[in-house]
Order: sequence, then structure tokens, then C-alpha cells
Amino acid sequence: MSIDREFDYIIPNKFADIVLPGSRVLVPFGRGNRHKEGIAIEICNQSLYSDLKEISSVVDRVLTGEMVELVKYMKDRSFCGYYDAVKAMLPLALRLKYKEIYSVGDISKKTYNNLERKILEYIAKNKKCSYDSLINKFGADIIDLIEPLKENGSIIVNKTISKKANDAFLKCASLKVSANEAADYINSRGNKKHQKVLDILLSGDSVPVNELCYLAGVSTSVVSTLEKYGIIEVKNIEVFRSPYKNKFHRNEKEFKEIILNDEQLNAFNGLYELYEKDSAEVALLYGITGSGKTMIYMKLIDSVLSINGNVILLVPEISLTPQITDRFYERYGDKVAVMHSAMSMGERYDEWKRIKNGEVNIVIGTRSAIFAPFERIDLIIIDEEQESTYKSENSPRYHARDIAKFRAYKHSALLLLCSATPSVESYAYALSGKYHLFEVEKRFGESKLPSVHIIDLKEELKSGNRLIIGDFLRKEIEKNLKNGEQTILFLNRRGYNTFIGCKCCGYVMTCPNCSISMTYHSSNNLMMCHYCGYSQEPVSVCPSCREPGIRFLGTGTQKLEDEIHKLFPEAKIVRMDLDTTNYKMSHEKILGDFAKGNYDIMIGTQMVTKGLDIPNVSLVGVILADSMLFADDFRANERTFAMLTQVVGRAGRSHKPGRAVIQTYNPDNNILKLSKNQDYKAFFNEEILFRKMMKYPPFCDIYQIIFSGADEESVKNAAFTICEELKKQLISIQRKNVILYNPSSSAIFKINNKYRYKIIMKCKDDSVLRNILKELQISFYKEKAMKDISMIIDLNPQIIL
DNA sequence: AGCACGCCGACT
DNA sequence: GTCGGCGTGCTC
Repeated sequence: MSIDREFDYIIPNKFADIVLPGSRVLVPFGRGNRHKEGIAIEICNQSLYSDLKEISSVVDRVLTGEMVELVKYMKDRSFCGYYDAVKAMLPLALRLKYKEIYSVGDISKKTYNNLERKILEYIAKNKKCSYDSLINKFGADIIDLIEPLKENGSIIVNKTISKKANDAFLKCASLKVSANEAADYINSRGNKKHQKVLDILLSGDSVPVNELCYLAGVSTSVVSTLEKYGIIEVKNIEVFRSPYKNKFHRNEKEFKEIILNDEQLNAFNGLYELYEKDSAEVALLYGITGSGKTMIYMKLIDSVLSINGNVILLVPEISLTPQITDRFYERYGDKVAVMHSAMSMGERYDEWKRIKNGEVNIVIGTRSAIFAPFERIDLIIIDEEQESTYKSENSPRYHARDIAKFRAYKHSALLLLCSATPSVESYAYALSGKYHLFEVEKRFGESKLPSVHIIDLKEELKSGNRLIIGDFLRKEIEKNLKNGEQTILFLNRRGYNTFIGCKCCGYVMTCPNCSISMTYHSSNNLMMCHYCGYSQEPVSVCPSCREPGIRFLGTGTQKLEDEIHKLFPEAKIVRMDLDTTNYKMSHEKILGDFAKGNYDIMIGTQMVTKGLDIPNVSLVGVILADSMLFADDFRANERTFAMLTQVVGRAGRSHKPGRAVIQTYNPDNNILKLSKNQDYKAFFNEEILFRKMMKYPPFCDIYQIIFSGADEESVKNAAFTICEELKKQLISIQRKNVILYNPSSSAIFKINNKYRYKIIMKCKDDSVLRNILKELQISFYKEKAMKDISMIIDLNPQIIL
């Protein structure tokens, strides 16, 4: 925060033509004049400072002029620093490290004093002697000695770019000693945690460290202690490379012209016209699930490629949509680059270079792919544009849609937003004419929208069925098993039991670090906190009243899996949630196997709702819709509707008619009824009234200012102080139509032992307001009394915490 | 962050 | 009279 700003440097004549905005340079920095990496933001011919230092070398140009502009835009809009903005754009910003490696030059012709000789000897002895190791060895005083030695050639400086450890490796732990020796160790000085870790490793397999920690309920430090004592060893094992690597071959023979139906062609023609225009345009393509939106934009991409143009395609979660990348590799071969967070650093860097070198025309990726370093952009597509994954929840808190607008504008490109359930904001902008609107309202080919049944679980309870699978859903699953068709079951909570409490006194087990109730996991027999990862062995005696009244209630995906096993012992079942990830069974593999028909039933959280297009899936079950209905966030309706529509849309995507079953305790809920009919427009018409009445986006912007820190009282004070200050400022600029709420504790009051307060402000965002907030934030961080508290400003957050 | 300065107590 | 531990403030 304190050094993240512009510093002026002189550009020496020899670099005059090379340094441009976006160039990466090395500069002497601070009293010690240590070389730091910097990025040139602006070239000018004067400075407010008098004694400027010189840039010492120019590395390369990492940002185009447009992207330097984008850095400034992000700094302004998302209240982040230069560092955060640049970090979001460059894969190598963090991954490449500059190092000066010293070696001994010609020392025959000069004389040296004692210390100098020692230094030179040390350098000669250590092959890769760095600045840091010299300081470590001889202390900071030798800095003055080194510079002259460099100048007269006694020390030769080799500047190297060293890659940090490659991510393509997975840390795996295995037992280093015999089982008996391990037992001896436990008896002599081991503790309970060590025992748990060793118990798992005793099977003889090598286990990934993160998985080991999950299963044993320990942190990585326990593993490293055991490693230190020589009981276990941790090795880097290479993980299989990107699954996309071998799919580069483009199938020339099968490159077919995409044939669209009338409705699709209509949309395509309109979009093509906009794309041909010289100006930047934004279009929204609304098409119901299964209407063939992908075909429309692929045909558009065909046109762009025919003139060698460039396309960025954003998808919400690439590892969950392997089908789309497959289709693109098949059609466009090595013209495609894929970018997403699950890739290793090396892979990402490789893809980044391919884009920068102009070797590819299409970039497919998640949020950060919007920063693809194209020199020119013709088309940007955001698929499932309402997805919250497009908003970054860490600094820089940007929304990919906003960045896309900026870039489309700078390149006079077309920005195409696609969805079956557009965000209320986008659809409203489309209706108002701010965006161009295209609609496809029929399913493609023979497929029909699935029939949806809403099942009242209260009735099930009355008839004596205490299982989470109601009678109706059970019969439907049976039907599917009999017909050899596949089923997807969706439940929004992972773990086994989602609620642990005492029946005697009403005590609820909560995480000691967070204000979150604990979830019981059966696979590791632990109670876990899903926010901070804290885990604890299950208890039967209530810690509050000392009675043996602890009960495990509530169903998560693990328990659902158990129940399905009991109900359908012969069915092949697979579960997909955060806990099933490991290197043997990635999500892609689970999905791939399910698509191949290796399983009858797939159980999962959100992950199973997105983008799957499997013809043999004819039944979708939503186990409990209620958990989504009552979130106290203004977007809860929108998210519930979108999620239900999406998951229901997974069914019946070929000639087989699809069915969907939604189980709930609130069958009369309006959102459920709207989802039953899959009627987005009816949903929109109601929701937009609510937004208008309550003054929510798109009728205003929302600022969320979050304060968090370890001391509850001072966090609260900070929030109230800033709120008062903000109120004063708003009055002084005579700003009207601003609704500033008083600070309140966040919905999840405590996370990881940090207390949280928030201020919500509804307003029309503009630069005057942004400047006020920026000034407030800067002065807040300067205030000594506030130094243990962080203040985060988030413009239009996805979720209000 | 990382370095240097300066203040103050402990030790020769 | 000097050394070093720690708090403070600056980096073009």
C-alpha cells in the first residue's frame, strides 16, 4: 500500500527509444539501491522531484498501450493499487523473478583489501552466488564495496530470469520408515495428530499432502514436522499434463459449415452486422437452455477467423466445461489457447506467450482470460454472463464484463453476452436499448423443455417418509435405472450432516474461528468448518450442558450418496463436490466418465448445474431447493432462478423427453413456480419491479465497504468513524439520491477470527464519489490507530456479506 | 517490503 | 564510551 505508486526515473539516452508505456524495467530502489522490477506507466519530460535515479535496464514490453490504460482504469474503478491491477493481467508478473547472479571476473591485474578478497573468494566458491546470499554472509555494509568491484570488472553480474517452482508437480507424502519404526515413533514422542497422519500413510501409498491434511484434519505444519524428523518424506510428483495438450489436431475433413435454424440465423445475422460495424457494440443473446447459443457464436467466430481476427471467449468454470474446449480444439485446432486457474504456471505462461506472439486467434478461459494480451481484438463473448464467477472477490475486485466493455471499446470490437438466464441488469439494459438484444426461444432440433414437478416434502413427512428422497423422485429414478437413462441429483451442501446441535439445551456446534456452524464429514470422520478449514473430532457430549444430547442433522451430498446407495444398491453412483477432488479423480474425469455412461447417477453441488450437455440424462432432481431461497441478498432470487433453470435444463437435451423434480418445503414459493415454467421473462418482469421499488441495480450502484480485524470493538469503531466521515463529505458536495446505511455486522460476523462490519451505500457511481472514497481509504490506512484493521471497498459486489 | 536512522538501556 | 534491540519513516 505504501510504495504502490508512481516513481519518476530518468530514461538514459541509450534506452530512449526502447522504453514505452508497458515496458518492464529494472530500477535502483530505496537507500540500498537494490534492483526492483517496475513497469513504465507514462513517459514524460518533467518531474516534481529533483534528484532522479536512472533506469538501469529494460527487460521487455509486457503490456500494450491499451493495457496500460486498462491498468489505470482498474486502479480507478476497483480501488486497487498498480500492483494488483498488473498482477491480474500478467501470468509472469509474479512467476518470474529477477535475480542477479555474481561470478568472478578478471582479478589478476588489481589489488584488493582483506574483505574484498574474502568476498571474491566466496563468490568463486559458490556457483550461483546472489546478492542476498552475499548480504547474508557479510552483512549490509559491503554494499558500498560491491558496486566498485562490479564497475572495474572484478565481479561479473549475470541477470537471469528464474522461473519459480513449477506447479505441474504435486506434493505427495509417503512413509519413510517401516511400520514398526513408525509405531515406535508414535509411542516415544508422537502425538495424536502425528498418529492420524501416519495411520493414513501406513497403507503404503503416497498421498497428496493437501488430501492428507483433509483426511487427518491437520495443517501442513504437522506434515512438515514429521518430514523434519525423517518419519515421512514429501516428494514432488509430476501430475499429468494439461488434458488439452494432445488435442491440437484439427479435424479438417469434418470441418462442417454450421447450419442454423431460422430463429438462430436471425440472431446470427443481426450479430454479424454489429460485428462488421466499425464501432464498439454490446449485444445480449438470450436463448433458453438447449437453444444452441454455442452454435450461433461459433458461426460468428468462424467469420472472425476467416479474416484472421481475434476472439476472447469467457466461460464461468473451464474445468467443468471440458466439452466446450473439446469442441473448439476440434474445430479450430492450434488456433486456440486455453487459460484458467487450474493450469500450472508453466502452462499458463506458455499459452500467454503464444497469444502475445500472435500464434493463436481464440482464447478460451475463465475470468482472467479477459486480459489476453492480443494486440487487436475483434470479438469478445461472455457465456453465461450472469455467473458470479466473473466478478473477482479479491483485489482487484473487477467484473470481467466491465473489463470486456473497456477492451471492446478500445478495439471497436463487439461484446456478446450470452445466457439462458441473463442478469437482471443486463436484460434491463438490453430492453432499454443500451445493449442490442437477440432472442432464441425454441430448443434446437427435436429436444423439448423438460417437464418440471414441484414436490412438497411436508406431504412426504406426513405420509411417514423420513428420507430425503421423496416417493415421487424415488420412482422417477427407478424408471430411469430401468430404461438405462442417466440421472443428475443436485444438493447445495457438501459434507454428511450439515447441522450438529444439542437436543437438551439447543447448543449448536460452531467453528471457534468463524460464526459458522460445523459440518460433519464421513470420509474423514471429522466436523469441519467450510470457511477456515478448522476441523475437530465429533463429540457426543454437549460442551455447553454436559448432557449426551448431541445430534447430527441435515443432509449434505455425502449422506445423500449413502441414502441413494441404500435405495438403489445396484446403481453405479458418483459424487462430485469440492471434497471429491483429488489427483486421481479430477472433476473433468468424473464428468467424462459420467458422459461416457460409466455411472447411472451423479450427485453433486453447484458443479453439476453448469453447461453439461449429455444426451442420455433424462432426469434431474433438486433434492432441496429451500436452502437457496432465503439468502438475505438482493440477488438471491436471481441466483435461485438461474440455478434451477440451469440444472433443470440439463435434462432432455436429445430426443428423449426430460423430467425434473424439485423437492421443497415451500411449494408455494413464487421463484419455484416461475422456475417450473422456465419462464425467464415472467421472472424478469417481477424481479425488475422489486429492484425498482427497493432501489437496487440496475437502478443504482451499490458500494460495500467492509472492515475486518481481530478486535471486535475497534472494527466497529472504524466502521462508524468512516461512516460519519462519509456522511459529512456527502453533505459537503451536496450529493442527493444517496442512501447510506449505518454500519452493521456482516452476515457471517466472524471468519478466521476476524470480525467484520460493513457499510452499504446505494448511489449513482461517478468519479467525484470514487475520489471521496479513495481519499477516505488512503487516510484510513495512514491512521495509526487503524493499522490492524483492513478496509475493503467493493463496487457492485456479487454477494453482500 | 526492506533498509537506515535514532533513541534508549545494558555492558565494558 | 559503545553495542544492539526496536520503533519509525522513507523509498523518485
